[in-house]
Amino acid sequence: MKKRGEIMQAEVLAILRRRGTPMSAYEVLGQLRDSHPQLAPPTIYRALAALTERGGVHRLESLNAFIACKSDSHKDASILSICDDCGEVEEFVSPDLLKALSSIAGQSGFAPTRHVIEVHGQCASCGSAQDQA
Amino acid sequence: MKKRGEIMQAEVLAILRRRGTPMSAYEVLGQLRDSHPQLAPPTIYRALAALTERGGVHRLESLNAFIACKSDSHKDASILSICDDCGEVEEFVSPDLLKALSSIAGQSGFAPTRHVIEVHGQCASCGSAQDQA
DNA sequence: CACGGGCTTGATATAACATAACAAACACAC
DNA sequence: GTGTGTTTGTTATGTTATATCAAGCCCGTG
Ligand SMILES: [Zn+2]
Ligand SMILES: [Zn+2]
Ligand SMILES: [Zn+2]
Ligand SMILES: [Zn+2]
Repeated sequence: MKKRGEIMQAEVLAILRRRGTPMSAYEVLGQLRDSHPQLAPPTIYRALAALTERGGVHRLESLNAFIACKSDSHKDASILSICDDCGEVEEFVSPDLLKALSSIAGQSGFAPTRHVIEVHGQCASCGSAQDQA
Repeated sequence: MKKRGEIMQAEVLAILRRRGTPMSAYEVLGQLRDSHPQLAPPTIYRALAALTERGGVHRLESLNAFIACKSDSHKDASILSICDDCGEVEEFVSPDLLKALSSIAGQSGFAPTRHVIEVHGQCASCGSAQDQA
């Protein structure tokens, strides 16, 4: 088979890209039910897992949510800044920081395989909006 | 009032410390039901929230689990390494890395308030155990 | 082409994680 | 001791995620 799954992944990715900000799996599911009323959670989770593995989508561990990659397929783990006011997410890549992090964790012989780096706070536009208030 | 909540927090902390590895809120609940059979989820979540805020407990965002702080109340966010084989967690503090991270995220005016840094992989002892296999 | 083994996908059900909302208990001021 | 605000307990429900099995497809064999 295989075809059906790829179509689903493409649809999920399109929805996440249209949105731009984080979506829960169930929000994606809600969107897709317009066109596929029978859709069940495992289908979405499978599509998200495949996309996440491949790098087209990132999972925000601290939000239990997903977002389309903004920089179109990088190799390294990304650094995600998350505005707690408006939900905007920015993505950064820093091999240096990743190396520093691996070396800290590696002090005691730990072998890293996956890095989760998420920074919560307030984005520039929410910050300036607040200044005016 | 206030008293009962503090007792609950102390019991939760004691359970987490005894275990040493990550526990879900419901695992803690299960333990506590031995002595307090009526206990409901919100009680545990309140105790965990208070402990987390105060720094005695850290939440592992990528596991939806909690662990007692190993280094007894530091101010900065910690770096947590998580062995995906045995569940062992180590905790590191690195103001330098935090500063680097804040400066990366701050490039576009973002103001960080909370850092989530979790590294998954294999700990030293699981790594050497695998070598022998 | 019919069949069967091995895989991918779909559907049902349920498990795991978390919080909203309200009721009861308590503390403290008066 | 009564009123008032706060903390805790309880019930119910909402949200996130996965186990499990059934159905469909692919493809090689005869
Ligand atoms: Zn990316
Ligand atoms: Zn914002
Ligand atoms: Zn700590
Ligand atoms: Zn290990």
